Amino acid sequence: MSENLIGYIDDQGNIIDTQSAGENCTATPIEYDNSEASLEIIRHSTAHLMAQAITELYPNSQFFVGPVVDEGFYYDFRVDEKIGEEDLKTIEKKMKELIKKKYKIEKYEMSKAEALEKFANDDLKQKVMSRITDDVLSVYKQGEFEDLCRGPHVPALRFLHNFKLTRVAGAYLGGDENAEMLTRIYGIAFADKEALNAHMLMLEEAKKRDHRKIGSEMELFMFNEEAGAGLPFWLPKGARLRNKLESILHKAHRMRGYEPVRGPEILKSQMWHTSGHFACYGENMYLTEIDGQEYGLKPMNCIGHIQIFKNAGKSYRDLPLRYYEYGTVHRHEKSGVLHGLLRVREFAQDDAHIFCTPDQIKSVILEVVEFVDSVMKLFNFNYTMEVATKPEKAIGDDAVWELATQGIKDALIENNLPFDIDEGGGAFYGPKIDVKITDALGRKWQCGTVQVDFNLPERFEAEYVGEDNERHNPVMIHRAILGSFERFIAILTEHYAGEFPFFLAPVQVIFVPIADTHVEYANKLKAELLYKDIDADVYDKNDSLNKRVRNAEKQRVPYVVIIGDEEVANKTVAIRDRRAKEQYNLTQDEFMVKLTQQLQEGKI
RNA sequence: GCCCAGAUAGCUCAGUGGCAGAGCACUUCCUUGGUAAGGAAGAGGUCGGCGGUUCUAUUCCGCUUCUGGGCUCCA
Repeated sequence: MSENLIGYIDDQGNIIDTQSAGENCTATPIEYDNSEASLEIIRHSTAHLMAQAITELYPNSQFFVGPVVDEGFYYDFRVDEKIGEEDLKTIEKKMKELIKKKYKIEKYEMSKAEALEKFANDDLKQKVMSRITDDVLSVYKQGEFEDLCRGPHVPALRFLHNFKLTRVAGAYLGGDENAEMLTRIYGIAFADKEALNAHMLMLEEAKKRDHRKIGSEMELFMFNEEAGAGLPFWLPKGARLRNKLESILHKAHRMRGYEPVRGPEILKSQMWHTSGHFACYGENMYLTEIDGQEYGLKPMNCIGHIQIFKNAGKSYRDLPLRYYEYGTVHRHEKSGVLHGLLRVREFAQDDAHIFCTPDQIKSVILEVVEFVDSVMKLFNFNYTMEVATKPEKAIGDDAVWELATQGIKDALIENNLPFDIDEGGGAFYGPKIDVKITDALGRKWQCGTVQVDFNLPERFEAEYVGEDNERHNPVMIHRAILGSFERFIAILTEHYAGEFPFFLAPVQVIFVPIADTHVEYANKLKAELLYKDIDADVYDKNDSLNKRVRNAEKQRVPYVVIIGDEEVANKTVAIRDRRAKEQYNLTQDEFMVKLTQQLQEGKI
């Protein structure tokens, strides 16, 4: 038996540890390394080692579950003492002490009845066992420490070296927010120090890209305690960026046959009763009273668009009719989930509603999917699609739901577009396609969504006159591509680490005049650029040239342009190209042509 | 909402039961410099807010607001 053997993996991908395998196991051996199977065993054992250390440090602690997760492992437990970040080091130290004792990890089995008896005075273990259907349970033992566990584990503690406890948090027992809150400690483990270090480095890189950090460095947005949580303020640089994104999309919508519209921010509550928002979404709505009438701040834009649709009689010849709005909505998100621009209480959706006939659904979905694809390509995002079906809280007949869900699936299948299913994840008024994008660090985000709705048009009696001269309810397709400007800009910021493509950068060009005598020429160039929709600033503060170049670079400006005697005399510019990381000179005209061309890259 | 940790100058952060600190940013002056920090001086704070303990609270205690890490992943 190899020194490095820690388990086996069978044809079905089941991991069998050495304690369970017996003498003549024929499954494929798992060596101690950074393979997926190996890491699963190592991390699970590290979770146990952590539990053992916690037991020694806090003798009255009781353990719930300690699984391996995408980002390492965790253990949930109940403990009288408060455990903070500081205590993680102490626990790590205790873990290292335990390793030195060279315990083997041993396994034994017992019947469920015996186990219930053995852990009779441990209510958390009782809860764990109540969820297990097997008749025979196993216990793993290392030194004095024993834990009910199905494995798999490494053969001995000597395999555990390269781990790090990363954070401590509260977690509801079983994820139920009405249940007791346990303490959870997260950790990560690898087979060697290099992999651990690489992982820690990746976490640091993610931290450097954090949109909250870059957002404040680049002066994109801010929050204000007195104004309230989750209510972002856009600073000039952030507003420039956002305006650029909005303009790109305005044109993209108009080119695809959408009409701009705009509904009110606040509507009488009766509207929300009719729509079903009150019943299905009421707890997230902000309400107020005006002249004895209750009003609700809109959490979605659909109601407004339906009223606009109903404003004048519609014919089947008008369909599909596409309305879009950068609709500002308010949603009462729980205070604990607010997170920078990623989760806020006021945000603007790039929202559109397409009214169509049932037999247009498929083509409308496909045209929206094409739109999504163009936007994702513009920002170099990979993405996947997920079809979400009827949730528990929903309005409308099952038959209608079935029809709409099948319509979505058919459209995707017929065009060979791959998708996953999210059972029960739909909106309360209809099934949907969710678009999940993958950013530069491989993280996934949900942004765009396409929802088919047979319910709201009927509830609001939105109608069109068909070819048969009869009145019909249109089908309504709700869709957003970015999702919201707030979230999407947060993701873009992290995706690009603040190095936005030229067509989005809040400052696209910054002129650095060497001396006062060069400011006039710089201002003239700046005005010309602004006229061409290119944001330029002149940086003529009384600082050294070096310092101004440094500050401009730190602001991640794509083009830093130095203007001195030579440039003024020859009508040229000396460019420091941050994205291409090179320096070169161009004539004034060449420069204008280059930038104008580059602006075209932002067209879709 | 719940658990844990925080909140000190515009920003990043030291510090203390008894005069409030640094660097950067800001203002003024000198410097007019050819590609990542030139020099000097100055100004800037109800130590998040309210209440309590105390001769004295930014510091200790309570509440509150805001921020951060978490709250699907099943022995």
